[in-house]
Amino acid sequence: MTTRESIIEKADQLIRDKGYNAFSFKDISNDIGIKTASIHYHFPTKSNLGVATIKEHIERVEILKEKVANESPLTKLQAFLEVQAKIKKENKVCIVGSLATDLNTLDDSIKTELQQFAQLVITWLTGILIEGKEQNIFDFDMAPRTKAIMIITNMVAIVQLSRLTTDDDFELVRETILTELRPKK
Amino acid sequence: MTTRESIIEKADQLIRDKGYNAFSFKDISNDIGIKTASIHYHFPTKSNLGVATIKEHIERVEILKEKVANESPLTKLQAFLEVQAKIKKENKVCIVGSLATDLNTLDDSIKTELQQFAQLVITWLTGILIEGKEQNIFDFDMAPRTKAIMIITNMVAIVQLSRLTTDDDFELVRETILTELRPKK
DNA sequence: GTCTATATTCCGATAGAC
DNA sequence: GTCTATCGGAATATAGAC
Repeated sequence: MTTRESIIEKADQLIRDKGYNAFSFKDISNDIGIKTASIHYHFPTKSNLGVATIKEHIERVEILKEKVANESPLTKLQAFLEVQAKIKKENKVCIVGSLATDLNTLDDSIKTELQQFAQLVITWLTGILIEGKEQNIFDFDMAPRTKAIMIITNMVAIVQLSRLTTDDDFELVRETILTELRPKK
Repeated sequence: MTTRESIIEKADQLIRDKGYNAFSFKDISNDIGIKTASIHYHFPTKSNLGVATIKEHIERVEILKEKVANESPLTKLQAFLEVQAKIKKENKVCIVGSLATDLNTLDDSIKTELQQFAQLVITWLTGILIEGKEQNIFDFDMAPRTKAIMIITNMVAIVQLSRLTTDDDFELVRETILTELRPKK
């Protein structure tokens, strides 16, 4: 992994662990053994690093989409939910939730990139739901995009809320989402 | 309104607008015309102010609970949803979401208070749902607390996510929640 | 590319006058 | 209760040596 990649990875972890305004170049410096001035060589400003971190998420989703492209809608949905499960396992939150709560402190460049990431995820899940309904694997009444929004909001917030209740609430929500989509006999 | 109350109100707005780690005593100082040293007289530390802000939310929910105690479950639910609608109108986020994403940077005193607030809200909504189901005003299959978690996560995250998509998505989610609870004929 | 050194600004917090 | 003044520390960012 290049230094640049290490910086992005650490920034991502810090943003989703503590929040954008609570992490510093010094945190990254301590963790990966490089001085803060060297981080500025790769990313002149903190905003540059923020944008690069979101771009990394976009790329990862694109790769995951590609990877499951030929699988069943249920497998695709499970792959989607598994991303959040991994986040929960690390007791972090997703990048959308973390940055959305700090949105009014962020540069426009970060806002724009984050909007594109959110759009990508919504569109992907909407497609999965449409495909699943056509194949009678999923059953739901509302518009596919609406259902996608309902599921995404469940997942974005449960990683946050279960920090305050119990970790078990994450699995409760994941199972409920799957149960609700299952066709009634 | 006392100075102490003004400080709490402004802190609440700042936390839900920009996030806990992005607001400073100077922000409050500028907004309400009092020096930062004077804020420290009322709240020795930032954590003290954070705890007081959450306590204010707890009190407000208790008052709202009392106010609608004799209304129908549907009215109670609408009162609950209206709180979030007001948050959305101001383009802010709820205190639970805002502080949950910053949780690993907060003092234990704030964490504990926030946990109690989250518990209060979950318990309140669960009670509303139980009452509504008994009266055949609401229909849902899962456990009442689970349904409450599903609704709360929808609301907590849509005020965040609709900052990135469109404000209309808030009403979409609110209407969907109500539609889904309506008994099928 | 990475370093040392430093500029600049802002933060939470405290001492002490009024 | 509110003020002025200040401390100690941490943040982002830059200049310039290697």
